[in-house]
Amino acid sequence: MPRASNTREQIIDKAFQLMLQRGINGFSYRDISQPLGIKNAAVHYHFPNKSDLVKALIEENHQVLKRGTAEFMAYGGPARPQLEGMFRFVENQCDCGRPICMVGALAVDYDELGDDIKHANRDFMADSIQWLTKVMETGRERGEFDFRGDPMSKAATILATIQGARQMARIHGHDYLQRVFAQIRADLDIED
Amino acid sequence: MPRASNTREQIIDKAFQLMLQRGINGFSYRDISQPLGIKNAAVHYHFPNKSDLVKALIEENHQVLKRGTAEFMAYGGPARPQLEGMFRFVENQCDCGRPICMVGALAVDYDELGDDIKHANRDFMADSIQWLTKVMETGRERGEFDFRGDPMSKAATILATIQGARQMARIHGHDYLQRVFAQIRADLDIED
DNA sequence: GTGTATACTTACCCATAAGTAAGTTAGCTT
DNA sequence: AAGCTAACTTACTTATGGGTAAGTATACAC
Repeated sequence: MPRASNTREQIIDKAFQLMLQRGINGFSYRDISQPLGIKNAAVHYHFPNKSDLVKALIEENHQVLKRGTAEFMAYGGPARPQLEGMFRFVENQCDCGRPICMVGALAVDYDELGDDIKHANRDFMADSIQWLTKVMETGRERGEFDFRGDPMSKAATILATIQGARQMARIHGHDYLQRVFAQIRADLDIED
Repeated sequence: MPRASNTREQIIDKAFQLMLQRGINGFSYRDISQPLGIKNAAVHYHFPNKSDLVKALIEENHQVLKRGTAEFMAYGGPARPQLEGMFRFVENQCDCGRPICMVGALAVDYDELGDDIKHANRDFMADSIQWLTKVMETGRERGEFDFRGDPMSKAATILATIQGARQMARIHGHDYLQRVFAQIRADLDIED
């Protein structure tokens, strides 16, 4: 076997997609190994147990998010393009066969998760809120957004909205997402 | 065995709770039978397969919702108490050990569901949107609410928000829900 | 008091899932 | 060329989960 194989990455890629399609309990080692043309034990070689895999997936999620959001998450610029960047990112994720986000994928089975996974997940969420709070503050200061309430509550609410909309869109069709984005804009007093 | 046993109801009660705690894939027949002190096969007797059970649970969900929302879902009255009624209902559900709603419980495994389940779920969602749209219309007409955009988009967005907030609250703590409710009120220009 | 339906239990089967131990092969090192 | 190691495969084990077939107990009808 060649020294530098990309099997590990392939496993993560596949598992990542499965995770965001079906949740943590919705896929098996076989669902990963078979399409890759490898054996179950190969997956176990790289990730001894499922908890290791999920930890790697949360890490992967962080990476994907960083890559996909680098430009619009840069602090300092105007707020509007940052918000729109997030909208595009979410839409793109859905189009790439990832209808639910990591938080959602874990939420259903939250009670059974290990503490390290819980922490990683919680941290990720806290990061998101912090970033969006900043965007809300900037938007208000610059006069780009007009909204009521404090920026953090507004940020937390918008994140919840997007979170929920992703799930609803799965049931009610893709344009549910568009409709919700439009309403979020309206609530911020931005014309479409 | 006595003619009129309530085993069937007990099964539904237990399964309902498990479903809204862990999602459709997150519990087994054993999780139902054992705490009730009956055998797996007894569950199969009442619900031959899991699909039958889930269908019954969706029905149950409809009933619970109808019972729990009867007064505030009555059309015709002022909008504000109807909205608040929904908030209380959601909070109450969470407090009763049902951290996720039916839509969320099914969303993760949505692709694997049978068509009848999908339809039941979609119908339920459509009903909710329709009701909340009416509330939004009423609220605007009566001058109770002040919001931008059309009532249906606003309704769809609020439902998504609540949906997402329930999940987030599980990770970030119960007061996340309160915070989001407060923001929804603010977005409708109602004082807390 | 003999059927018959209801509401189960006992005792299975089969598929799948996570996980493991031991063997195998390719390439790198020395 | 010999040996080591990374990256697997083969061949299991154990547990669980959905599901079924056949038997059993109870109540009611007649």
